[in-house]
Formats: sequence, structure tokens, C-alpha cells
Amino acid sequence: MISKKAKYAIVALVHLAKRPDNSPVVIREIAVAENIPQKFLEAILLDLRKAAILASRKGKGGGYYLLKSPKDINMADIMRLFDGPIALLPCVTHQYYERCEECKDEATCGIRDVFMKLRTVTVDLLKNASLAGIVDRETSLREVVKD
Amino acid sequence: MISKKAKYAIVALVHLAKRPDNSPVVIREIAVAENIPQKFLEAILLDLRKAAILASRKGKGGGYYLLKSPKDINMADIMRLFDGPIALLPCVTHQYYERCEECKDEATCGIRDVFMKLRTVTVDLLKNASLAGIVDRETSLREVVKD
DNA sequence: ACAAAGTCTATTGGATTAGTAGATTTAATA
DNA sequence: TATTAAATCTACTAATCCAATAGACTTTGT
Repeated sequence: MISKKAKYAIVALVHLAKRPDNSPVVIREIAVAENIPQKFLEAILLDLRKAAILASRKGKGGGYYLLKSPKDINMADIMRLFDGPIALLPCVTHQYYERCEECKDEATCGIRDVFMKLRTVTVDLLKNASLAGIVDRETSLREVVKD
Repeated sequence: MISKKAKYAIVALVHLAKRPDNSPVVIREIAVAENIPQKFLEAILLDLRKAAILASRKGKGGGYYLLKSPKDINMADIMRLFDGPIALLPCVTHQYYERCEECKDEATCGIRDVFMKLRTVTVDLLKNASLAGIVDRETSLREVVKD
């Protein structure tokens, strides 16, 4: 399961991506609109800012806004940022590789083989899931439901 | 990341599946051979027994052995047993479905859509990864390395 | 009877998760 | 320049989970 942090981050990003202009949005607006505990959200948005996905302005008229285009923000990056590696075994991650202590021969490990394949398809799918894609999908899903 | 419990479970099952006959194997043998803390492994094997994947015999000559054929034991079942749902969001699990509290409309949620697709491909891949497949894969990988 | 095996109950230290509280800093504007 | 609205920083906490250990108990074969 994804952490609440990662989930809230995605929800907040979608909220920001849905706005026509990219003007700053105050934390409270996002928190209220998306049912996210405000103080918790503050920490999350800060992380997104440190990761250069969001930018912020302090003081009156301030708030958070997207720094990158929605089509350049993907789920893989967000999930890695909050929950660490996407792979399910340390021996099949790219960035955080670590040998399994109990493993006798990595090269011929059939378990590793399975989880390597899984990692590949997962990262592939999440890399291709952009904020823009999600927003588009919501509008087209709404069309379908309306009918 | 998968839990140690799930990983040890898979390693232990592969150990059992590799044996030509299906005679009982004592916990210590598996623990020593696979570098798994014995006491920890005991609890794991007990869980596998309760799930009717392994059976056991007490006393001299006893131990654990597979109850099901290796081709009928798949990674999805093992992972669910130890780590719970495979899906990354509660709203896209089959067995443990739970609404996301912060979600406004599930039917048109673009986030849910992404994680639903991910769940489908993941479960599909893990369901098709049987113990038998893993053992086979190890033998054929060994062939390749030998050359 | 004895030894060899699994089984059960309890506990523990440490890490992680999901927050909360409150003081501080920065910027706009009246 | 005083006020206000906003983000930012530091610290703390309760609850849960993870990985493992300890020790007593039960069952079974010889």
C-alpha cells in the first residue's frame, strides 16, 4: 500500500493541475477541498517544493503552484519521493540497490527474476502516468458517467 | 518493499520445492541453508501451514513439506498472506476494498484509474509466477551462467 | 523413557506512520 | 510602518508494525 503522504501528494498535485491558470493556491484551500489534514499537508507540500515539483510564495496572495508542466510530472517520481523504491526487493531496485543477505547466487535467483520483471512493468506504467494524463482521464470519465 | 516475512516464506518454499521427493524437512535445515533466523522462520512456516500451503509432522523424522504442487503455489497468494493486499490503494483491492475517505467521486477518479491498471498487471504477473516456474527458471539460468 | 521435532504465548527494541502544536519568517498592502 | 496573510521550522506524540527472541509445551518415533 502507498502511504497517505504519497496519496495526499498526488491528490494535491491533481488539484493544482486542474486549475486553468497556474496562480498560487493556499494550503488551506487544498486541505479543505480534498479532505486532507492541513498541518500534514503542509509538510507534504514542503517536500514537493524541495523536490522542485512545486514552488511557493509567502505572504498575502501567496500559496503553492506547479513548477513543472503536468505532463512532466509522473507517478513514479512522486511515489519514489515519499515511499522510496518502487521495486519490491532491494536487489532489483535501480537507485537503492542492496544485496539480499540471505541470497546465495543473485545471477541465478529465480525469485529475483520474477520481481525484476514486476519492477520493470510497474515503473513503466507509473512513469507513463502523468498528472496531465490523470486530469484528462478524469474529464473523459466524467463524460462517460454523464451519459 | 515486500516484508522479510514474505521474502523468507518464498525462499523457504523454493527450498522445499527444489527437493526431488516431498519428504519432511526440519526447520533448522531450511534456516541454516537459507540464512533465515530460525525462530522467525518457525512463525512463518506455521502461517504457511495454517494457509494450507505446507503440512507438518511433529517428532522424530518430522518437519515441513509442501501440501500443494509447486505449480499451484503462486507469488500472489504468498504475498497476500504475509503482506496483505497487493493493490497500492484501498479503493482498488478486491478482497479488502475500502473507500478513500478523501475521495470525492470514485467513478471518475483518475488516480484510481491508474492504480487499478497497475493492480491488474501486478496481480496477473504474480499469479502466473508459480513456485514451479521459479525453480525451472533457476535451473535454466544456471545453464546460461555455466556457458 | 527419551529425544527430536513442531507449537504456543509473550515480550521486546526499533522503526515508521500519521499526525499535532506552536513559534517564526516572509511578503503584500493599507 | 503596522497589520495581516501566508509559508516555514522545530519539536513532539500516539499508535502501529516489523523483525526477532525466549521459553514453556505438545506430539511422535524408536
